[in-house]
Amino acid sequence: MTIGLAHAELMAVVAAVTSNEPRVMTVRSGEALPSGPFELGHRTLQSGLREWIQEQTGHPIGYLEQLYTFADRDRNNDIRGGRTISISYLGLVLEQDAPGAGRPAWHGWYEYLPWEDHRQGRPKVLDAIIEKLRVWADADPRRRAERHQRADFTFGLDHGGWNEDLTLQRYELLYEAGLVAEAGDVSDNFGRPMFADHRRILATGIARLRAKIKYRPVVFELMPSAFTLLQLQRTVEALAGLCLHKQNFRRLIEQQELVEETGGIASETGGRPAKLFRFRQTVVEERALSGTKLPLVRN
Amino acid sequence: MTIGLAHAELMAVVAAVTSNEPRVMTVRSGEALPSGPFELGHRTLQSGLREWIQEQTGHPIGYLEQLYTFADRDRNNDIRGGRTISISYLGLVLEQDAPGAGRPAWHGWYEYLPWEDHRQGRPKVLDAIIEKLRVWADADPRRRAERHQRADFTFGLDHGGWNEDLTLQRYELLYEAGLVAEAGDVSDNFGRPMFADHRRILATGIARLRAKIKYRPVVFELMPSAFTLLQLQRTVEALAGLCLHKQNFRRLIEQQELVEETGGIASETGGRPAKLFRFRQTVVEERALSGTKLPLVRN
DNA sequence: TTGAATATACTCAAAATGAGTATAACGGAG
DNA sequence: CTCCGTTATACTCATTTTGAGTATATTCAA
Repeated sequence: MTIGLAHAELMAVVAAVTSNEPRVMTVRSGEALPSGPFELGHRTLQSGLREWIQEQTGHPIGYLEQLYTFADRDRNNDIRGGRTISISYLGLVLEQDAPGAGRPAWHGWYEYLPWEDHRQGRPKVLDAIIEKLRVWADADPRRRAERHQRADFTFGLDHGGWNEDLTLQRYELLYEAGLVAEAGDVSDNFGRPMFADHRRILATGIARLRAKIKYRPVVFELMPSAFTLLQLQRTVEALAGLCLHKQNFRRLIEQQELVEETGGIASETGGRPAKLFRFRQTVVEERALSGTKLPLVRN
Repeated sequence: MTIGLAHAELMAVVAAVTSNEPRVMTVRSGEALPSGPFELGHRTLQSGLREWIQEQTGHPIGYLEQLYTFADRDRNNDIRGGRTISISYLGLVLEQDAPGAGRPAWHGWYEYLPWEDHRQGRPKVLDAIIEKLRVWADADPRRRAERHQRADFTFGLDHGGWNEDLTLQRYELLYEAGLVAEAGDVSDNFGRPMFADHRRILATGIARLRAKIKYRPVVFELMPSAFTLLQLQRTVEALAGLCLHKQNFRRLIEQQELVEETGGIASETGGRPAKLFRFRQTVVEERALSGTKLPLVRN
């Protein structure tokens, strides 16, 4: 019984947006996220993961950021001697034709979390979910009020309305309420399940990405080199699971000077041709962080 | 040579603000952050760390959030068989009198990163730093422009001015430029060094906290149960290393309904007595995330 | 009684946001 | 060719949110 020894595993939520649909890279026919052991040969966690994904899927990863590290005991019932530590990452790529064997399978992420897509209005599945959550809340007289409040908040039933950033909180609530298959022996469940806690990690990645697009120009990692403003908007909408106000969206993008015209024009828009834009690389460094929300005093 | 086996280590940046000075909990007379192995007996990473800190310092930790996981090979020149994975956390506490042995030593965090405190205006040490950075930038003719631009940006010499959130980027730049003792054999160095990469982790924690206070009500974890608005402001200022506009600060706090009056009054203010406030616990759940920055469309 | 020091209330212009209206430019149906 | 559906793009306008002050109120202590 060695103290402090553990198995280290790397795992990735690799996202792309193709035809306005957000997708995640999976293995085992959509049942698991790509993962693999952290090996001695790896220089860093990041480079280890890069190699791994590259080898497993043939896809080069552009953007890669650490998500979270898990090691709950009840999570991994480890048959081997030590514990397993899972270090998860969020990667952003342009989905391409898989070279060679074409191993990576891309699945729309709303297949796993169907209640998260509000682009066509409130999804119908929410009615059933709310229904079950009510039953669950009422089942414990002691915690009834608290449970109702939590359900109302995370699923946007109170004043605040739907908050797209609460993806993880929603999944965790469903898990606790026994409404997802991963929670064990449940009769009712929503969305396609995944292996172990992979769906939870997917939810973590989505939540992180939804929050991040608001203050960092990461969407561009998912865009081709030239794009129209509507394409950009559709991509953001796909990620956020919401519809945006077109005129205000372009105002926002333009005033922040995130893009510049390429000079080209896209004519296959179905209407008036649109100007093509490219991301202004310079802002990555300069606008690294959004403006402060603190009431500063100038000296 | 077992594949995927590693030593797991837990490490914490535990912060408190006492007499308007942000402090960090240290061991080894201020040279290291508290840390310890992740043991088989621990249920989760968090609970493992909680036990560990509690035992090592006698301090109970309220708020604890994961920071980052490191495992660079060149970072830990590991003498033992495997690699070491360091999982770091950020903790927030009210500094109290240490019970018993009083092991924890608190050190002001600007002792380690003196260029980060702009509350008394621009710190003088910055002049010397900029000077050395210029020399470093010029030393490589090929990367000169890029280095200058990076230095100007992270240290606020260009249009954008000082950005308090770039704490980690600044430390990393100084490290690369060989201006901190941890970078090896350097002649010039700034701030008090720490063991291994602990100062880098401290910078990571500060950066995270500075960013977080802007969109999540975490400051209250550092406040006593009742406080005046100025005390709250001074705490935020201590963390951000900046001075804030008093009237606008209270407007911000009040309009967000983060606090409510206790009814009490603090008379030892040195001037007109101030009303005491308490944090409104309800907002933790309800205002879990800030308002969206996306131009939504209502359906 | 007068300051020094802080608390708290208000003002006011500038900027950012939410929600539209108006007009332009394409392709295809008739 | 003309009208229509569809998308692009330019502007408008009221409301909110900021940034930066001014004005007043209370306290203690010299």
